[in-house]
Amino acid sequence: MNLLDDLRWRGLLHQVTDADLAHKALQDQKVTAYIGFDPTAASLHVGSLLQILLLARLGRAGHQPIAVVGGGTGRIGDPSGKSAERKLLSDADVAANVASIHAQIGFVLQNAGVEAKRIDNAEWLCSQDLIGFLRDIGKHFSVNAMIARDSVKNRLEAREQGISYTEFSYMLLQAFDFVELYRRHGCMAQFGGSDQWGNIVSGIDLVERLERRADGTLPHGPAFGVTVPLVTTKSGQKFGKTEAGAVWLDAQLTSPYQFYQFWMNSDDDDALRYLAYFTFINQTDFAALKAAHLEAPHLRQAQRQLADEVTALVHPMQLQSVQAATKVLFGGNPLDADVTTLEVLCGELPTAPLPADATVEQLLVGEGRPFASNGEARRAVAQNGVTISGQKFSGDVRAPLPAEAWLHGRYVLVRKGKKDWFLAVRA
RNA sequence: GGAGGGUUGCCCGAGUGGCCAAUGGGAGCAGACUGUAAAUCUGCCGGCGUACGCCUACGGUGGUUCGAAUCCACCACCCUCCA
Repeated sequence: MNLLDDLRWRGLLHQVTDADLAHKALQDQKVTAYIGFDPTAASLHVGSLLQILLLARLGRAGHQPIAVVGGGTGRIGDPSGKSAERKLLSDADVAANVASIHAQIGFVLQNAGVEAKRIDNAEWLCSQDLIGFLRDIGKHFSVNAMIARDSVKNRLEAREQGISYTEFSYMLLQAFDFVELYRRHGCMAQFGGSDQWGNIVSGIDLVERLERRADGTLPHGPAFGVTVPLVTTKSGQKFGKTEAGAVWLDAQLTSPYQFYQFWMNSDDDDALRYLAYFTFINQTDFAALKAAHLEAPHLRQAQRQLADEVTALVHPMQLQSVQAATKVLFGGNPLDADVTTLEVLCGELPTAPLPADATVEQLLVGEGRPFASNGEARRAVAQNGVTISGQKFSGDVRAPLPAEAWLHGRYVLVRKGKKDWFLAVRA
């Protein structure tokens, strides 16, 4: 199946600069295409996974993907989709972020069985000379057109938030990236999120202006661009946010267990959409799973497969232990858990040490524990919302913890409400 | 520089001398239903105490008063209009 058609049935096709051209190129030749990533943090979050998977889809379809991490543009700041001027990151921070994001993208792609080129645009941007850039590149940009761009217009119209010359220049840099990639790697396509449309179009224009030869041909053929939609939840919320904040790809920031649970907790409708967005499931299997899911939604087959597949891409080493933990917590009686499983849970759940003679209050309340204050804990107990090692707790929180709460003499498993877990380990 | 309006709990927003830990909505938490879903319904939702209660809070600092989120003065910040 043509990549474009594949994206279409998944709901991943937002806009294409020239659908016929793109379809034909992706059909007839090995297309080199790139996607840019901003090094604004040391880790990407689940939202960026869509872009990483797009690279993987390109690779799997036999094309050559390039992941460009913007070590150069990251020092400037992309105004697209931003309502306010951004604080500049230090060069050292940008460089560190580039390195870790490169590694992160490489790891996920490797798990998807795809080899992508990884490039930092600092390679050519940071050595540009100002006069040359203004003469050769700047001359091709009309300020009249630039200020009409949404990303710039929004900022000009917002009285409180202007836009600095620095960010205003951003689109020139990204357009120039496309030209450099075209020249150096024969890269003829740029993919990206829908907010990148303006930047992508600028890049294609610049390739046309700089690379079109006297005989009217282009060395690597005409360039094109494809954008994917912004992912939202069913209720229109921003995707990838939980009460606890963003869901990161870095295991230090979002534990593999939390990561798995994030997908497990998807709304029924969302789970199906995300399955198409974030996995490589084919159309036939998707249709079958969808039918099964609609037939018996309580089995959560769609959520489970989604969580399994995405976790396999991002945290393949931890997948098994996370599945085991999930099975213990949501499958059967935690009392049956053996020591090995509890040790696994220890690595996946929030934990805190607890002395052997502790009271229930000491178990439940404090930094890193289920409740922030004694009153809160008492309230939850009164509402029948606290389970300690499989037993609903209803006594006095100031009393000492009963001996039978200690699993294997070492662990106390606390459940707050339906799905918030906590594990205390004997100090 | 002048005139006026505002600043309330996580957020929005009522409240103009005692009945105010402060109406209401949202968020959050728990419970019921169910399926680790959504919707709905119920309860909780500053801290400490099992409860009567105590403490801390309505931008800041002082003051008036038996008593202030509410009145007065000064300060800070925000907004609108006029120059």
